[in-house]
Amino acid sequence: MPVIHLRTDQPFSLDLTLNCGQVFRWDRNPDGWWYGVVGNHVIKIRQDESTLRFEGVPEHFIEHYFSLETDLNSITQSFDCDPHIHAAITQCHGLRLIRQPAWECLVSYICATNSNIPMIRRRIANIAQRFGHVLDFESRQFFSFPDPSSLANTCSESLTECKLGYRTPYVLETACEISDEKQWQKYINSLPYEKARHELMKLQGVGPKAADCILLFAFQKYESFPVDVWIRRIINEHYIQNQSPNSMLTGWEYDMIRRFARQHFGQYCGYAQEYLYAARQK
DNA sequence: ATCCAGGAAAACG
DNA sequence: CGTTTTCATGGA
Repeated sequence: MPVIHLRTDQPFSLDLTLNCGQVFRWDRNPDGWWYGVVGNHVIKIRQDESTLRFEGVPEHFIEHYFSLETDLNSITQSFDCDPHIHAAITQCHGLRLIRQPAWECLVSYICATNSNIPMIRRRIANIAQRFGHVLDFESRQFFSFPDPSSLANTCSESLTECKLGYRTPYVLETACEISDEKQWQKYINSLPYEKARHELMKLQGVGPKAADCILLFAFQKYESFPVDVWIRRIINEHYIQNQSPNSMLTGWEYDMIRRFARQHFGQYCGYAQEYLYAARQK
């Protein structure tokens, strides 16, 4: 079985990275093995201290997907600028942002509005099982995530079986809008952050929060700072005290928070966001 | 039952 | 124009 030995200057935590809520298609067995589908590959992987054992894809695929070549120490150091973020960095040592397939990430965050993480996971699993193709692995069946055209050519009724609720027409319309997945990904990738964000928000069901998550998790726009109810709470509690934490998150307040974060944490504020989010349950 | 969850579109004033 | 209401789903 292929193995990657992590260097001492290469911090990485598989559990934190796959558990922090950025991705919805990985499951951890009680024995420590993670199983996930990325593109058309089933990946099996586990970590024992500085050793990664894996199956399903070549080594360079793992290194790219988990951004193992990224100098994480210098990134966390760049925003380690106050006691609260410092505690989060310490608690979540080894957390990395991964490189998700963009189309699947887009659908995931359209499905994420007003939902909790287990529900998002179930919706994405439903879509893959209903519209993807079978991937056999260790005598189990996994499912790839379907192309835009596979969803565009279906009717609203069969998508309804996936329990997306009011998000069904959003996913359907976005699937119709994006005919060529690769070309779309290339186009968004070529744009600077603000322009790419504006472009994503033209899609049905994609607002500021979804756009920022997609740019952060699929396009490595690290200056993106998604603001959800948790991040808003954390920012209000530790950084900006002048909002009433019970009222609705207005567009004005969203912009206010993300601009503060960009200014306070710097060009990797999106990474800082994920550390704040991951440290929230502890 | 009521409230909430990695919100956004539509209706309203 | 900014602000409030509605939307479908399931867990706590």
